[in-house]
Amino acid sequence: MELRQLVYFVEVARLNNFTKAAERLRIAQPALSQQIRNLEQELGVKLFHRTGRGVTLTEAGEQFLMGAEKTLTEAQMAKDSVKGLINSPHGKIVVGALESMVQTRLPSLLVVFSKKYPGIKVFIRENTTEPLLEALKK
Amino acid sequence: MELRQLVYFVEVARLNNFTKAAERLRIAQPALSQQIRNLEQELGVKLFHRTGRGVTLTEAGEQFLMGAEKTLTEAQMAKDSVKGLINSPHGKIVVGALESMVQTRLPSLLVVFSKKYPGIKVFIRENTTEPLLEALKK
DNA sequence: TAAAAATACTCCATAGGTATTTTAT
DNA sequence: ATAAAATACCTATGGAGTATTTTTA
Repeated sequence: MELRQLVYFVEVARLNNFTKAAERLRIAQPALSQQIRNLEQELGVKLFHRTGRGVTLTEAGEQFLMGAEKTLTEAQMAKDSVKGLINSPHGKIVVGALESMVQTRLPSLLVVFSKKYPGIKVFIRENTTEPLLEALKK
Repeated sequence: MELRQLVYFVEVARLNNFTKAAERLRIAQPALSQQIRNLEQELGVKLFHRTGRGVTLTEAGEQFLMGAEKTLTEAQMAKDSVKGLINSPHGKIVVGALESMVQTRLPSLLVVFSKKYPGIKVFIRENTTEPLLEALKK
């Protein structure tokens, strides 16, 4: 069983017609028939009633359709989850700051920043000037 | 992206080693490398750090692993859902019965039956002897 | 230097195409 | 009679194999 077969199956189930589904999928009708046949063989059930004028889902087909759609959704989400990592900045930064800053301007800045970059975790290191400069050098 | 590639990916992620994963998958190591490479290309990210002594998941790899496993689980469930239909009896039956039976022995019998055959829906038609016999003939 | 992944190539299984026949309305 | 699926056969993409080289701990 492959995702390609699930895509094919869902399209046929949607249109109730191999010929039209094959068109939309940009493949030849016999190629589509073949793939559905392979899928039916692997599952051990008929997924469609062949009625001469199109097709209709069997009971097993109805059942499988739900699972097939869910699987495709999961696959798409898995893909998107890594794409998301590429395009949006992410990681962690440590902000060294004096106590005065931490108590005054910093909080509101961090709120704005966190909204703009939800993928970035911000840590605050509060200290005096000298230790902060040392830490920065390291 | 195909389910086969997800299976391969999950196995490599589990063993952190292409060679051992290829063995378990019963394919050659270069074939496995090729498939992972194709997958990485399609996703647009590296899934593994190649460290000379095995491999480790990248951040994107960690992210994708969760989605891949969920997708495979969904696919398996979709398969099982139709297999279930084959082996376990299912459908609906209508039981014609006299009022006396409905009030006495039938309820407890139905409880037992429903537990044994959860896939079968039972309907009761309560009536007198003659109409029930007529309905049965039809 | 040794274990492991990448490369280079070859081969073959199978996805997909074309032409035609069969089927059911 | 006709739209639609199945069948038969062919082609070609790409998955998988073998041999070898490259990499890095």
